[in-house]
Amino acid sequence: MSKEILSKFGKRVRDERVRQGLSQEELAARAGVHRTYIGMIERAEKNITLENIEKIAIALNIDVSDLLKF
Amino acid sequence: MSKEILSKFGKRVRDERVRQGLSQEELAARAGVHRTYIGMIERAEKNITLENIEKIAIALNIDVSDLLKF
DNA sequence: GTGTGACTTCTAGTCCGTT
DNA sequence: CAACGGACTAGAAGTCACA
Repeated sequence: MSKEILSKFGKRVRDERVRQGLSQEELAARAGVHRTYIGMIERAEKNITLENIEKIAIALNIDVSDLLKF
Repeated sequence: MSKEILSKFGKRVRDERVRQGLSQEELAARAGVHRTYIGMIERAEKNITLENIEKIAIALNIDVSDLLKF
């Protein structure tokens, strides 16, 4: 199984987060997920669920659809 | 937590599947998942993960990003 | 051809730390 | 501030029999 999409998503999240000057902790707090989880997503270590994709998208102020454009 | 996004996603999948004249079984076979699983997704009973979103998107011949536009 | 309930297995996701 | 680890719990993945 190719985890290509998880890597792309992780990079996208990291890029956006950094661009907005947020720490992983801050983004986690905004999204309502655990601190370490954001790191795992950015490193493509977890297969994120749709609800959490939405949480992160909202926390980053981006459309879910846009967050999945790579 | 609102599962709104799961419902929207489910409807989107069903609409596309029907539009292409596919049965749940056919789509499941194409996507490489179980028959009943497609039904559960369409009924928003599962919080689908990104890898499976991609599988279904590919099976429907649609960009992941487009599949999440509602 | 699809919906449901009842499963079992596996991993998403949390929480505690340390480097 | 981020990576990483271990241990843990919630819930997704995946299958089946039957309506």
